[in-house]
Amino acid sequence: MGMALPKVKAADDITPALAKILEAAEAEFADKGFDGAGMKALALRAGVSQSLLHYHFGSKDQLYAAVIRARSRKINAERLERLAAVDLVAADALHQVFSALFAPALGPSGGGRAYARIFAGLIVGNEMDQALVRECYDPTAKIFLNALETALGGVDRASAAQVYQFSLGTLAAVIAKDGRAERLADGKTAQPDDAALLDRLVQFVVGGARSIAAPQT
Amino acid sequence: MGMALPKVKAADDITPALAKILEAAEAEFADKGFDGAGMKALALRAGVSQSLLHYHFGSKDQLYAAVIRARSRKINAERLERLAAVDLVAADALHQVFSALFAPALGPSGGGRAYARIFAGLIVGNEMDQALVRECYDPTAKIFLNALETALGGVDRASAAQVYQFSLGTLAAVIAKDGRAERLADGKTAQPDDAALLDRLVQFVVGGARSIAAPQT
DNA sequence: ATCTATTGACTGACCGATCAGTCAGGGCTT
DNA sequence: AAGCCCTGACTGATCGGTCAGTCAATAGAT
Repeated sequence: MGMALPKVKAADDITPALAKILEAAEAEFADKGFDGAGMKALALRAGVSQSLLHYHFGSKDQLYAAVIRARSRKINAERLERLAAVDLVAADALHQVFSALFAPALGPSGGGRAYARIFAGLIVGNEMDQALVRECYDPTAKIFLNALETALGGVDRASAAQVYQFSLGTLAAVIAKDGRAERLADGKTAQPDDAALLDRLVQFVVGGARSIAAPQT
Repeated sequence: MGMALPKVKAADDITPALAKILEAAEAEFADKGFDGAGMKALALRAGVSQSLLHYHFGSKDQLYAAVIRARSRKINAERLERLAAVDLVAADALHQVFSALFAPALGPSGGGRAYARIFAGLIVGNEMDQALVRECYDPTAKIFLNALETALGGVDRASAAQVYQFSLGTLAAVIAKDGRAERLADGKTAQPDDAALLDRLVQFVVGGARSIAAPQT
């Protein structure tokens, strides 16, 4: 009767134990950072032995890379799915493109903190994080860059890339959620819920992007 | 005769040894982060014994705090000096305010990397960094927030604080200097020198700030 | 002026704890 | 019996921090 369960050993298929490790590792790395996280504490969190981590992933570096890759796959998939639904000739095309770029990183899933962590690594020039960004995020970034060029209407690619860079920095500040804005505003909060905050964020970067694309002397 | 050299022992006067330690510590923390930096490596870098670090600063935490405080004093002084020279009723008041805010953090002094490091700590929610930001950067931030409210023309304080938060995130992306924008643009670089890059950054956040202050439906 | 006492800057040796990583072997399924 | 998952016990290295003690300079007393 043929092969009912081919048992394909896909590159990214995950046993329950592997998933539990990756989940715990993402939380641990997000909490303490790469250097601050400990393999022992991480194993305890996952409910497995420390040796199992090395058995499956070989080293701390490789485990970290696996965490980033898993998270980036989810974020990129959602980003591209949203981008595909954008009408690039609509009046609010720019808003839609940025929404597609930002929303998946702000989602209720714990992904935001892990995303913030690698972004922070980028800011401080961490080589490992830079290599992972090149591998995991650059391809999708280039696709968004194309959409950005179109939505901005014929701006040169270097400027579009700069706008992209600026926008991601703004996103990082929002992900922080450190309550500083509320503190500086003496307790007054500008945006109660996350959806409204996302709108504000998009509004800001759209304004910034347009001022780059069409500079008034 | 008389006192030729009063030898005032000011609160923050620093002996050559202390200055050497702080300098080496800032470089080490900027390179490796708080957890990644080692007291031994740090002492070697400063050319002193590891014990001396503990003798002067007590602990790694306190040394880190001393580094952040020293850097923030320089940055805040330059920021306030530039802000004082801004004409808040001029047409380009907003540009000037943001320039005063950004330029000191992008200066040729190595301060940018140390500044980026604490900003990264903010993004990932590090408690020690958050406390230091509250202590060292919030007072100056409030002053800039007042200037921002004026220059933006009657926007509510919560929104101004949000604009401030967004803008600092954009600054962080620029400080990164990771070459990603150039990479995504296939090697084409948008801004050759730092001054032009600062202009672009200011242009972006001014555009964003205005779109928040005066939203078009 | 000279001896003594005290202090501050500084170091080498050392501490327990923790680090990432290794390895031989025990189940458990096929 | 063969192969994969998984673990406990372990290693050398490194971690931040402590401690006794050296050395030079200053202060006070005679």
